[in-house]
Amino acid sequence: MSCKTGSRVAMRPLSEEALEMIARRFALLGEPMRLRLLHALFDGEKSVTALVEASGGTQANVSRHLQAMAEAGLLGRRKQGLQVFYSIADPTLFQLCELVCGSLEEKLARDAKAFARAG
Amino acid sequence: MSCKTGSRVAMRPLSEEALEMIARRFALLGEPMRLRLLHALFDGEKSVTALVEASGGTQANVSRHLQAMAEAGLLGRRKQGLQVFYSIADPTLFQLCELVCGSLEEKLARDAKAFARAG
DNA sequence: GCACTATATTACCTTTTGCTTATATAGTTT
DNA sequence: AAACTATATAAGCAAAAGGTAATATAGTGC
Repeated sequence: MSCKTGSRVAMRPLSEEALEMIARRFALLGEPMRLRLLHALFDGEKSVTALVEASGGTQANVSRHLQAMAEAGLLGRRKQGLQVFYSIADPTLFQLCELVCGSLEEKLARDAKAFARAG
Repeated sequence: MSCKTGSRVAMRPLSEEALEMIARRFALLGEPMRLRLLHALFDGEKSVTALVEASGGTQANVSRHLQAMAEAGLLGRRKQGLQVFYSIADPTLFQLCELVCGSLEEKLARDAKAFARAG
């Protein structure tokens, strides 16, 4: 079960359940609209209405995505009067996005270089 | 375009294209079978046949998944005679899996604790 | 060239998923 | 209670994605 504690994920036999949990988490990050919402939340909690405006999505769709991420523990939910405020609940989200973003940048730079060489 | 260089992804206006690239990368990690293949590759490059055995998938399916990940730059491909060897090409994959795995562990621990308190 | 092996590709089916429209719920204000 | 606002939920649809079976390609050895 344990795969943190400084040791390599590589070495551990991952159970089918663990694999599905990990996959589900990655899959949640695998849609542009949800990334847009997360990105909008990176500078602090926001109401659903604010997120609808920030993302350009419909109210129903945004609400659904927010709920899905909240259920997975990615987002926190705070109800205040009529409004519901969502916020980043899992700090690893920042690191995950940094990692992927950085990796993509490097790849793009490499590709551009290769293109220049080839041309 | 730049979102690495030590600075927060949070602050940058991400273009629609960038968002889709990031989403695509996460989505690739969002399927158990692909995670199984990656996990099998964590201890070094393997032939397609070896990966078919390790993952329990069919040859056609495994081949497709491997190609998808290779095209995205996650995997490297080396052809040697009849065999094709795939390997981890993006070292951030290790860190990504560590991060998610660790985060899930913490969440599970918290949930278990809350359950104990509730019961 | 022919048989054989390893990998890739195609066609097809099924399930999943994201989106939209319409409606319901919950909370506020008067 | 009635009108209003913010959010959630439901039903239905269209597109995407994963899986399988069958076939094609490419490399090897006889």
